[in-house]
Amino acid sequence: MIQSSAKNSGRKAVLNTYRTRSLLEATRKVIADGGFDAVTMERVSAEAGLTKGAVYLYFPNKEQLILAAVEEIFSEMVERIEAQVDADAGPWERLVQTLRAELTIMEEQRDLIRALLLDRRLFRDSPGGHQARRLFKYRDRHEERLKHCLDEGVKKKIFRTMDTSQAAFYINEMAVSTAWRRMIGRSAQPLERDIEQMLAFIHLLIHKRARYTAG
Amino acid sequence: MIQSSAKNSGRKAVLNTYRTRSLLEATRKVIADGGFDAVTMERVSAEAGLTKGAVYLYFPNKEQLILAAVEEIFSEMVERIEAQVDADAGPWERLVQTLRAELTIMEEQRDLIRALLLDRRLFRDSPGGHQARRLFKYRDRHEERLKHCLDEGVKKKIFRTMDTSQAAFYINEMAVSTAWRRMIGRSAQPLERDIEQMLAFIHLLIHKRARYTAG
Amino acid sequence: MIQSSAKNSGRKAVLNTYRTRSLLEATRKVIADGGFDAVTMERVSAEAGLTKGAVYLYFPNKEQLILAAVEEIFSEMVERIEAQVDADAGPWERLVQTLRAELTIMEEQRDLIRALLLDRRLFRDSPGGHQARRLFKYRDRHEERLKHCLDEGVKKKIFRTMDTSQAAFYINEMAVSTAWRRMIGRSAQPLERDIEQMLAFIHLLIHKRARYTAG
Amino acid sequence: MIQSSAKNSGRKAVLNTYRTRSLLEATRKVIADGGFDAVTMERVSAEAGLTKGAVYLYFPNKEQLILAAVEEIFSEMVERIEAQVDADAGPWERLVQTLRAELTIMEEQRDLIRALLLDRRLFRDSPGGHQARRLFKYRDRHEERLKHCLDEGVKKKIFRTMDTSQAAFYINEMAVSTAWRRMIGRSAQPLERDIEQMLAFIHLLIHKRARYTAG
DNA sequence: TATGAATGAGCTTTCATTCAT
DNA sequence: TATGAATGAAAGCTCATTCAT
Repeated sequence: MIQSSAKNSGRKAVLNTYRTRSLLEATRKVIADGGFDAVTMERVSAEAGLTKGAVYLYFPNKEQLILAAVEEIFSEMVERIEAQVDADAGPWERLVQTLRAELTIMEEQRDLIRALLLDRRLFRDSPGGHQARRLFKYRDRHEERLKHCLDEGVKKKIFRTMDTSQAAFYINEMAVSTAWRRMIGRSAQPLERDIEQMLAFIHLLIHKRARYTAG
Repeated sequence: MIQSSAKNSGRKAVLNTYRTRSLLEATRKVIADGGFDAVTMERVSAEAGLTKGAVYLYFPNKEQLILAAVEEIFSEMVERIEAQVDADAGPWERLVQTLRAELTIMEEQRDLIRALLLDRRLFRDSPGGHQARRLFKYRDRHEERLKHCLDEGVKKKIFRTMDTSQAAFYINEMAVSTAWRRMIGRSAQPLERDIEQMLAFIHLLIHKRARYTAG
Repeated sequence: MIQSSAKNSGRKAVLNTYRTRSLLEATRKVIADGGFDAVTMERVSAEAGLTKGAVYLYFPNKEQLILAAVEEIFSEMVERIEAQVDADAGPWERLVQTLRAELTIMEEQRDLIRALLLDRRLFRDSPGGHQARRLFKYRDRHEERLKHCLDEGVKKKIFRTMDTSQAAFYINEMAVSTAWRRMIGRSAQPLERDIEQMLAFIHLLIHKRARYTAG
Repeated sequence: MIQSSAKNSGRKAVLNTYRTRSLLEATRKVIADGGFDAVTMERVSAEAGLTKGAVYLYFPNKEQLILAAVEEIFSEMVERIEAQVDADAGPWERLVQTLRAELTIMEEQRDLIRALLLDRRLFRDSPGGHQARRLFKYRDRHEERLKHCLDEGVKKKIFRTMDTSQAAFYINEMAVSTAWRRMIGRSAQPLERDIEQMLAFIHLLIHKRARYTAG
């Protein structure tokens, strides 16, 4: 009896999770397809196979729906990037792995990322800034990772002395810029070449002497 | 009669120009005030002292109005930047002057630029890409300037050998990133410090040896 | 030329007034027909021969539309009542004329008044109380009139000494109650009889001695 | 088996009653809190510790739920009023006790009564008038009580000769008006003073001669 | 008996665009 | 050239009610 009851609430929880996931997925699809302005309760719900009203059973309003979807995107990205980095590798190698993963993953979800890069209004310093702060968390965590590599490299005298916090910011921005250039159709090269060129610049920026060689 | 007609068309042309300018100015103000979503024909026309309907005499639709306004912003920015660069100075100095001007001018129109950085949908690779292409023109011209400096520096053996086209892109992106970071409230320092730090990084990136010293 | 221009703006003003009136009329009709909950922008606009959107050219929102309509009803009622009172008559006669007018006019717009009596939420002491206050103005003015009669009667020693302010309130409430009873179908008598009976009570309440005789 | 079944249905009946009471209580609370418009199945059921769907096991629809809740309010009020009247007292005293109780009880449930006075749509002469009739029952019973007092007073030659039915109606309306005035914030005095002033008027209205003195 | 997910109809409001004047 | 009234197509959100479990 207890089991069946547990099963029951289990089923419900599962359904709930499924619907929530389903809606987030749908939202992502719509964002990728037409940007944030295309996100209509109508469209999202249709995409998820529900009616408008049903969405409100899972999210209190459109804003929260979008925020949750975007947060999920970021969180997933950060996790996937971290998963591709070999913790035992040296600082420069880890930096390279991180940036390579970042760009590869962005390329994988081209449309979605393009939409996010084209429309950054979610980062607006809204009143209270709750929303923006929630999203910056992921960026901060990512930059922190980069900073760790830099700090270690500096300590090991492989990298120059520098303000590693600033450097991490600029390095990440270079990665984002590289993606951005591709997304808006301003780079005809294969991703790999873009990555190599970017890494060459970053190498110049931080390394003490050695010339950069692909790898 | 002919004279009067000429006069008339002269007057008309003047009036036409005046109205157009007026509308673009108004559009800018509205964008600065509330971003692109705040741009309604109602608000713009009111700000310009006209009525909604009249806007359609000068622009075929909202999209073109916004595009023209943004184009004007960019064109003006590029011109103002160029005006602040001493053509006789050395390549590094010209680079510094350019970037300093870029960031200072952006800071001057903080609200407007924040809106443009938050919402870059105009750069979407629209069908035909007409729109985006019109805007890229200014960016390209600006990057071209940066590239000239770099090329000259390379030729004079002051700068390292490098893909100056790529470098110009990244350097400009670093400037934009610096502005962006300020606009979303992620930098508490005075602009001047942000500029100095950025220049230090760029110096590392391109110079052959000499350590960078502020100036 | 000036004339034609004057005519033009005149025409526009006239049209504006006409539409506004038209919408208020429509709102009244809908209220009379189905109470405040029946007031839908859709229904009102259709009744006025317009589309939903057009209503917003004349009223900023539904609340203001309703408020304006109700205010108009009250203002009109007060005016019409006052128009039916002979300023030269004695205080009791004026009182009688006032109450008779009040009830007759209410009866004339039976459905409308019923809706107002059934749903008095507009008088809710809303935050700020702006709305309620606007409406109480008319009631206050009406009670003031009644009070004047009472004061004069007291002064002339026709009426008893009393708190005339309170009395005015209760007397008006008796009139409203009389109407209310009719509207909810709890009085089968002709209006005239209801009025007479009410007046008899009021006579008892305020007169010094003389028995009341219909008049 | 039979016993257990009996027990079961006993339990069931008890549970049923409990749930019903619970829901009515919840409905009252919600009405008091935000008026009839605040009554949503969601809110009521949550307040009663149930889910939306369950409400339909005890009431066929929202209308009946509200009607039952309001009926209960009225029934309770009438009972409580009657409980506070000394059956052996004289007619005037009983009248005074009745009205005093009425107003005191209304004041006790200020929020609830305000909601009922602001929104009397339940008394609408609905098709068939079933609903209204159910509610009028309580009012009629209350007025009947008042009428009894009046009849007795007339018989004992303490009160004037009058249409006691009408008088009962008006007297009750005066009580309601007094409460109403307080609820919409148009009386700053303590309840006791309002009651005294009202009683003074009623005294004038019905008594043969004696001046009214508080009591 | 009880749940709560889902529906579907309805509501207010906004706005680009058109067009008679 | 200029007006501004009008349209019409959305969009976000709410809620009574139903129904499979």
